[in-house]
Amino acid sequence: MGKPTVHDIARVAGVSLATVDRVLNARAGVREVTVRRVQEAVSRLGYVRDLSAANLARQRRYRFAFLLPDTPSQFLRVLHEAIDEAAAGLSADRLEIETTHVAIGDQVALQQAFRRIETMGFDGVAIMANETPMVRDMIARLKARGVAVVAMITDQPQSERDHFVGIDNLAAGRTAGVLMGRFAGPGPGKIVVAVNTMQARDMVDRRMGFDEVIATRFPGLTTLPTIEGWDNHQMVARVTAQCLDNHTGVVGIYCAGAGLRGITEVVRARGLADRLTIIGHDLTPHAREMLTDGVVDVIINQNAGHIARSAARVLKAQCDGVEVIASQERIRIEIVLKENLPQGAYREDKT
Amino acid sequence: MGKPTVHDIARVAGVSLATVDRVLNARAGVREVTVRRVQEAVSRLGYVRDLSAANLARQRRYRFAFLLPDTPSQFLRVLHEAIDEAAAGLSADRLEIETTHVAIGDQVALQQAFRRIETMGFDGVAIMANETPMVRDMIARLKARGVAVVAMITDQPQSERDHFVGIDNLAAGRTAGVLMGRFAGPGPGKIVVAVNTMQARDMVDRRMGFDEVIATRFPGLTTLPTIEGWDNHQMVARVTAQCLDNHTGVVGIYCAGAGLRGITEVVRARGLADRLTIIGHDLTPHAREMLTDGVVDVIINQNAGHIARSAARVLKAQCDGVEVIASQERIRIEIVLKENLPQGAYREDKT
DNA sequence: CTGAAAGCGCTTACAG
DNA sequence: CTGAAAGCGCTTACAG
Repeated sequence: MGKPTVHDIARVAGVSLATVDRVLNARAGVREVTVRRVQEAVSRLGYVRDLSAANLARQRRYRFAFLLPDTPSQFLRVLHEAIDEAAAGLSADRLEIETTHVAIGDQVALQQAFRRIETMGFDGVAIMANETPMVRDMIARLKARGVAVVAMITDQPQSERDHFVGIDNLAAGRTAGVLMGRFAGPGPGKIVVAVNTMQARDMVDRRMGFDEVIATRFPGLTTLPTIEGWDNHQMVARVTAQCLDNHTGVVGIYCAGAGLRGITEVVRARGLADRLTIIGHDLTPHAREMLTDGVVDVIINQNAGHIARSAARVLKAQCDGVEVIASQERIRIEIVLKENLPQGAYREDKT
Repeated sequence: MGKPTVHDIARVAGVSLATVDRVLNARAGVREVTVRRVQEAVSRLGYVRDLSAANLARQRRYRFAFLLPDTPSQFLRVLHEAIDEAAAGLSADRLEIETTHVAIGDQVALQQAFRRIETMGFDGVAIMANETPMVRDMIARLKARGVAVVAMITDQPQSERDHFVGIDNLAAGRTAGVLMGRFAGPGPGKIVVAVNTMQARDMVDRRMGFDEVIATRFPGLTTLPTIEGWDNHQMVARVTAQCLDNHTGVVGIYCAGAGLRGITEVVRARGLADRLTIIGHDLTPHAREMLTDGVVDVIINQNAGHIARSAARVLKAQCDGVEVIASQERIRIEIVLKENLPQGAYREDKT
């Protein structure tokens, strides 16, 4: 009556449970005829196996490592929390997630972290790191050992990673460009652009997308040379201040990387919040506050919760040898204004 | 060594498995002392029960009914597909979802559908319907029988529904207002506003939010009296055309309900796509196309996939007596431009 | 190449 | 009020 089980298959095919299991799991050592008999029963009865019962029986656990840079940015804190939250939610599915922070740019430490993952026998790894030959090699080693690998936030396009969980930064830059053009008016005017470092592909992509749109669609606006902030608020604040001193007619600031705090400080101190259009990335607590206060006009966001859960789901699917539903795993480029700011989405105090 | 199981609890508490189970599931008929002994063992060992093993043992299935209007809009087709997709993904968790379409506005048919759900013994129901006293009563009946109930897309605030899965339409209207104000320029200019019917609360909320922002922040713009389109493209097209004939200086159109197709037809026929800012709701295939072609400037979207999955998750949590993670179940007001249009997110052909 | 039996972590009649 | 035993759907040694 109910859904067919292995017992039904065994009965119909006239074999034992063990044999059914062998065929179902494509294990060797079954005669061709027997395999066929079982497969026929399977398709005749429309059998579909119960993965969670299977996982229970084999005591399957999925051990995933998440490798993050130790950037002291709020976004990384938000991401880390999102990963912990995802881990808590998925522990019922026997997923175990361990998060490791590695000093940014420290290739030796990063390589050690990879080695550790390799020896500890993790089933999957999610990596957020800049592209380097070392990272590429380590990914290749992991893949050779059958470990599932996804790149997170920053893609590793040259590597053998199974999947990329993150946004298209060129498109994100274009999106910022259109909104800047529309919000800051037709001009004439100058736009300040700040990034962490032009050595990161994400930043280069965002800047390219942004410039392309401004140049082709908003001829009244010009973008100034890139400010590099190196994840340092004070440095960003200082250079932004200089930039505002040196240029008249600035109408907007695009903060493509971390360091938004430095920019908002300068803008507030000079009382320019109403006159400038400010667009930043990533919905951190500080960004939320600035949006609410009307200092920042737009935040382009990559949803940390979605990224964490998607990475975990994709790794699990890879381990199970199952296809992911692509449309469900696509990370969107979210546009956040004060008006559509998700209420309390950053942190739910559980009290 | 590994995680503690019921066997460990039984051993430590010095009772049988059956008794452990009784205490764990808060069933009656256990002496106070025994209960305490078991509970102590539980907290001492840090036991946390394996829900999927429990569900396997009790052969638990979750049967949910989704009740949708039979509006012939593309959005409803998208939603229905999203529900089917969610159902497929969740069948591994023993969720079974049945979707029923009911003729919109037909209170008798709707009541029959409710009655059927009641007698068929569903575990949960997700409802998308206009607020009426009948709906409120039927929800109360279902709740009295212990059925989990969520309102979807359209809230039923006066009812006993457990949860609302959808967006804040007032905020959505405000979001549309800000974007219209920024995109259509400071004015002077007039804005056409179209809805399905002002009898639906969603539409009233969107219109209110929109007007509020335009009135207070963009004094150069004025909104024209509402056009009602009754989910009918031709009617929308006709009335929009009239409206454009009667008014000079129209700079934008806000389509708060279905019928975007009627508007885009008129706008294209008159070659006004470049001159007008057009903002609509819901990322249907047609909306995607218009966004890509540059006819529509902004789509405010409520993600059908998120809504379907969230509704299912919330219903399941309700059945399990488990808290949901609020931040994870909040449906966002998505802003979609041509630039951040998710690639192929609407439909993945599996070929 | 194949099968009988025990077990994964939990629940459910049935006895007592 | 409590326990021994069987079972959910699947997998895993161990025999043969």
